[in-house]
Amino acid sequence: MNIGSVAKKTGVSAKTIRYYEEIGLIPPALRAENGYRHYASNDVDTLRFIQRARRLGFSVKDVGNLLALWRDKERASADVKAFALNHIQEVERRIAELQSIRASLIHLTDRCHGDERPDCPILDDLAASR
Amino acid sequence: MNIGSVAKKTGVSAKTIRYYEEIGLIPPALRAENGYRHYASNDVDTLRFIQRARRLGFSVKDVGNLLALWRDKERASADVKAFALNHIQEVERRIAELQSIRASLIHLTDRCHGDERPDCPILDDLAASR
DNA sequence: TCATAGTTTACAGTTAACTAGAAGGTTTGA
DNA sequence: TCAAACCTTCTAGTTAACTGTAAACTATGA
Repeated sequence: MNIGSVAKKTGVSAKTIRYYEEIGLIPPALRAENGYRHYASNDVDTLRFIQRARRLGFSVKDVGNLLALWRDKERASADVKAFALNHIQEVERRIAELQSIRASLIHLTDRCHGDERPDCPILDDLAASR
Repeated sequence: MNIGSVAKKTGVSAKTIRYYEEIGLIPPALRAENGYRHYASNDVDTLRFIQRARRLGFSVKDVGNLLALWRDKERASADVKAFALNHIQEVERRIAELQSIRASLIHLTDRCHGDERPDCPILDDLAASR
């Protein structure tokens, strides 16, 4: 399978597949006689794995660790779970921060008339000396 | 007031103040005879305004728009409110996305024993063909 | 007086994760 | 046969918002 077919099958662009190879996220592909990379179906599996993990918000570095866990048939499921739970916590931290931002903004907007008059507590508060 | 004092008062580093000037977020500072930038208290106000808006997740570009609204004494408060509400929606979109990611991850981790055995649905699902 | 600290400009680097473009070789199908 | 669609490598650019570094000038205080 050439890189283009793999790209189609996995939703990861050829450009990105080469990039993943370059940074060592996936091992160098085997080459055909013409120099083209060629791939087997387990390479497709790997790239799908990567794609899913990326969509779940894991960084490329995280994905590298997940791949290592995936490939290691001996590791305890507890290791994998710990990793995922950690990531959940990270996601929850981000949610909490955004929610606090949201609360502040709602507080501000609630107090603004939102009519043709110019006075507006949103800007007043942003400008407040404390 | 020199740039260093302003940096201390506002929590915006001297480097960043110069950067804001360079990108046109704030107007070029007046210069003393020695070439040093010097600032008045309303410059401090402006930088505090910027700092607060940045902390509320507004992009630097957004902050530019907010500053324009702030400076325009004629604009309707409705304009400001609309802008803020828009940003709230954006924040809510990001929260929703993170929550969906969180739900998927929790679903995965719930089904993993998390013990010394190697089998783990987290990785199985990431690897699943569909 | 001189060390230390503050300021200036200009240019380059950082981070993450790609993406674009150029120049060239290979394959496929009409 | 020849155009198009692939593939290759290499280099550089993108985005956002700064941050670092160097070389040089200025100010402050003991």
